[in-house]
Amino acid sequence: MRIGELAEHAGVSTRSLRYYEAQGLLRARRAANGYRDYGDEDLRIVREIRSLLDLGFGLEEIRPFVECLRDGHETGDRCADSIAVYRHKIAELDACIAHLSEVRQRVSGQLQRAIEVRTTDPRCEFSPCVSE
Amino acid sequence: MRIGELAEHAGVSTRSLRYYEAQGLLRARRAANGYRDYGDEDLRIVREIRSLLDLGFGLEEIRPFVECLRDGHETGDRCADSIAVYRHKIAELDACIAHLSEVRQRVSGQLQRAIEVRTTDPRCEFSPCVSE
DNA sequence: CTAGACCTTGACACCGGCGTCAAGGCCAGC
DNA sequence: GCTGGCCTTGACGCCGGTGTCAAGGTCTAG
Repeated sequence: MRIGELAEHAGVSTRSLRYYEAQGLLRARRAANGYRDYGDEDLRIVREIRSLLDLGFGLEEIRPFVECLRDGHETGDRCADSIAVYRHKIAELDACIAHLSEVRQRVSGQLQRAIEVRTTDPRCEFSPCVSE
Repeated sequence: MRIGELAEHAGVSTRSLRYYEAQGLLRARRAANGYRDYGDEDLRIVREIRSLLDLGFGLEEIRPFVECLRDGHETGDRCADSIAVYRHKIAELDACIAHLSEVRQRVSGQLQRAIEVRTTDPRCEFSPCVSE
């Protein structure tokens, strides 16, 4: 399978595939003419990469999953390192969500206060202050 | 007030101040020798910029707040444009939080499934599968 | 006069996953 | 042999706020 075919099967650009290779996540045999040559396992690897990227993982975090697949496991998350990445990501997500929630509270409070001030501001008595 | 003093009072780097100016958020009179010269109003503007940046606003979003302050209002959020930015940001935060929550659910599900598979995988009968 | 603390503009680096263009090699069909 | 579609490597751009370095001007205290 050449790079264009793999790209089409996996639904990614050839640029991305070369990038994954540059990052050490993908390896390719070379045909006699220098073209990259991929097998079915590589398609599974790329699919694993894509689904994790879509979930918000970075390529560095995805590395253990790829190694796990390459070790012959049926899925990339069957190895301890991958599990650890899952746990780490969940903690990260929790922290991020908590942070955003607090920010949301703060902004919401600012908004309330700003609206109240505007409705009582004498300079607003002849202009529409609330509706917008 | 020169740029170093303003930076110290506001707790930011001079680099940042020059950047805010390049983005059109800060304006400076120039002394005879070419040095930037700031007033107290500029300090308030920089403080506004910082607190909004810390909340996760981008400089473009902060622009209305600065203009509001420059229009002579007591706070940067007393103008309709600023209020609109608040609302927009809250919606953005809600969307982001919702997205992250869903991702968290998905990752959490993957983790559960992966752990279950590992505990029943025959290859694990001689190795510690769960504890890590 | 000079050291040194301030100021000036300009420009590169970072991060991460690509898009995109350039210049060139390989190969199948006409 | 030529066209066109695939492939190769290399390199720049993006985004956003800032660190950092360079090369030079300004001013003050000793």
